[in-house]
Amino acid sequence: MGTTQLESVPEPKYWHLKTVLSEALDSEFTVGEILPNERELAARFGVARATLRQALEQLELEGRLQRRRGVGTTVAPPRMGVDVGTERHTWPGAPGDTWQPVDCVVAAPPAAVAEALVTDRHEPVHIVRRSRVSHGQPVAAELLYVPHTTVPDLTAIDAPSGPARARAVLRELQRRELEGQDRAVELGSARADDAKELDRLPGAPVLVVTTRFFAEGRTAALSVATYRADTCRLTFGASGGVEIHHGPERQAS
Amino acid sequence: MGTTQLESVPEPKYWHLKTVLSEALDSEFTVGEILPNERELAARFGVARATLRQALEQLELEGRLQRRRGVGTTVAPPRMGVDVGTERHTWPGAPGDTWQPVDCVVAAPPAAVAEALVTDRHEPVHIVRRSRVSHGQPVAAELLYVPHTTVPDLTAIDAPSGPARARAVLRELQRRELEGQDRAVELGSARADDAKELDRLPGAPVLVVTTRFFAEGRTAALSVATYRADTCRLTFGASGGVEIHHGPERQAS
DNA sequence: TAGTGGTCTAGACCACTGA
DNA sequence: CAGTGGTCTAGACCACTAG
Repeated sequence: MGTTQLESVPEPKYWHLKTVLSEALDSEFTVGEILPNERELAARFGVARATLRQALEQLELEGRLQRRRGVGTTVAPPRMGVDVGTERHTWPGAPGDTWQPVDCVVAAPPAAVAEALVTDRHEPVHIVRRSRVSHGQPVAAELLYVPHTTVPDLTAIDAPSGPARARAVLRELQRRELEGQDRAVELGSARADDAKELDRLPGAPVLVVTTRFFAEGRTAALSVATYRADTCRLTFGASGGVEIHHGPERQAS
Repeated sequence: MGTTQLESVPEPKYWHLKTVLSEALDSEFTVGEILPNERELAARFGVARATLRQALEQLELEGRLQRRRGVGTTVAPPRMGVDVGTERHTWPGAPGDTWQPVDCVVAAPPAAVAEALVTDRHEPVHIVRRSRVSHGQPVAAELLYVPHTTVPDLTAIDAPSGPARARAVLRELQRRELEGQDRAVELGSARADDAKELDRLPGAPVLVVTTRFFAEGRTAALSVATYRADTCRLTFGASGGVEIHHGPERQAS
């Protein structure tokens, strides 16, 4: 038989669809432009809406699209580079820090955090909430855990809560000598509170950056920062002092 | 009316489902254990299979579950820490490098790579393929782009392709003086070839680590490494020389 | 060959946005 | 209010794995 073996492994429709859409985005659309709605696109490509959505989800995951309920689907600008450089071995809150203190409470940390801090479970710690804004939009939310062995409970001294209290804890941190730090990056999904702060739906993919700060031979603080995975590219500053030419900056729609 | 406002913002079923399953995983299952199949789980929770799958997808994204077609859904071990330390400013292929050379060809790089290399488009470069194995399973696939301005075309000299040729290019790299490097991490989805090497389906979430190597005032090489996002936690070695106590290692099922 | 997860359909209703 | 994306259903068939 002269049957040429085309598509011996037929790719899924949504995968092919994603490729077609991706090429269309490159050639026929500009950043910020709004796409036809999902029902129309599905009809145009002759697939069910669920199948089309599978393709759109992938493209959103890759930072090519941005979807907002009640509004529509728009072409996303290139991901912005967000510096999480390892060169600056400084405490959170040091001069030049790009984080904004939001709040601070004293509470028992999650089990995983307690383990990393070596602190006994149920032992309350400072929990400082901070947020980070870049190019005019929120990109990350952070929870900073500081055990009382590092910074004693100052509930009675300072403001009961809010940014002022957060700043007070950060100020105390600066007085310790930082001996080193430790970073890890992994994929996660946004908890409800983080999602709200990041202007995303719960479960949205995020890059979780966990930083351990060491002082006095112990883990003196633990930072868990969640970055929007769709809009952010985490950059680790150039090592070696070479000056780098960066690509075009993110531009407004 | 004495109506207490419960669930003023009712959470989606799949979200609640994910929470329930997550807790069940913590308390009633052990690593490697196989879950009931999707149809049964859906029936047990009284939801459609698609809804259940939405919850499972989230849990898989978070590295809690592992699903394999034809086999079933199993409880995943904790993510393994994979070192991508920034301290070692060395060329790829230097002693201690954990990557395995797989292949090497000479071809025109993708547009995005050509831009980063400043090389003219259509200008062929060495493309070295390498893979990385940790704890007995593949965790990452890498494409290393080396322009001919860094390492001249040695097609005529060495083996036509294969690991030997890859090693030859890496050897040549060592002879240059490395001036610095530059890293970025972002979320991506596995291309078909990478997916195959990582034993995942195309489109699986991956962490893309892009490294630029600088020498002679230029970008002398570019590495694009894709790590399995479900099983890997990228770690950046401790800064400051503090010795760290790590958690329990990944264990076989 | 039986059983699993992966893909796909054609609907329905809901939550949210902006005019 | 109309229109958008988000959730959910109850099916169907396919691709793969292992006994």
